[in-house]
Amino acid sequence: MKTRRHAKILELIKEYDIDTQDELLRFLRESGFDVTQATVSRDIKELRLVKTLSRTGKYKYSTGGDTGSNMSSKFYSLFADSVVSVEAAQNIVVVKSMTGMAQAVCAAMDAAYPQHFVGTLAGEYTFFIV
Amino acid sequence: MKTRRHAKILELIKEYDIDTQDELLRFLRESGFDVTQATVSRDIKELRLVKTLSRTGKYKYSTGGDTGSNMSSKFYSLFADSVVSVEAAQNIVVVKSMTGMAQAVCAAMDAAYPQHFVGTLAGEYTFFIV
DNA sequence: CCTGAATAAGAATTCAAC
DNA sequence: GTTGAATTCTTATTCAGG
Repeated sequence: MKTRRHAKILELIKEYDIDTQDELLRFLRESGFDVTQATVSRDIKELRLVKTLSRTGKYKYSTGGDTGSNMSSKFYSLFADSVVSVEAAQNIVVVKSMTGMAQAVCAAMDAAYPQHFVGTLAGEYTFFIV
Repeated sequence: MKTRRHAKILELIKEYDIDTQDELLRFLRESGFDVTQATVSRDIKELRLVKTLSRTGKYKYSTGGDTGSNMSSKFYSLFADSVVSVEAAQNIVVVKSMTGMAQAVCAAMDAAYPQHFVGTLAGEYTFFIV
């Protein structure tokens, strides 16, 4: 259950500006995780989350380090440089990258086109790694 | 005076493992900055410091920039929790994730199994996103 | 503005229990 | 190994005052 909760926490702090453990706790409970603040505190420690300042000057839990936009631009240029071709047929998108770049491309797609990469399609997603 | 104090704080947290504002306060006083915890709290906010985990598993104040190990653990637990199935046939590996998790899974695979994900196969890599 | 004193608010840990 | 209840510890803020 713990891993599942951890995943949910990461989801939640990504989606909302959560500035206290109690607030996170409330969201977790809405999601069916019936735990207490003590557990949330431990989860935060294990996930190495930090309380930073959001752009509005409010505190907010987030994953450490990168501000995202930083990452995003970094990978964006990587993406542009390492993709060989992009093709679409029906509901399938095929992205070919240069050797050794697949991992970076994957992250780049997330950074550059999150809505296409994961957000807008229905059903399961499948990765084929050939 | 505030600027000097800020500079000193950055120096101190770089040099020592400081895990509470009170401890930082003590160091500051030794350095001739006679302030209180309230001020330290404000300084930390202005400097955007965060309380992270040091390598020893203790909390520690530090400047934001973490590198990857953070990402890695973040995605690792996500991976563990959002993958529905993993199958292998011939030279094809199929990873199915829960809806909305594909992006995270992708990064998790990089974090957890970089060698399988990108490093060991020859030729081009192809992502199919269905 | 910047700060301290006091307080409220928040978070980590202890102690048991499972 | 994981958790909750209660506690202690820590930190943010309020409310003056400089």
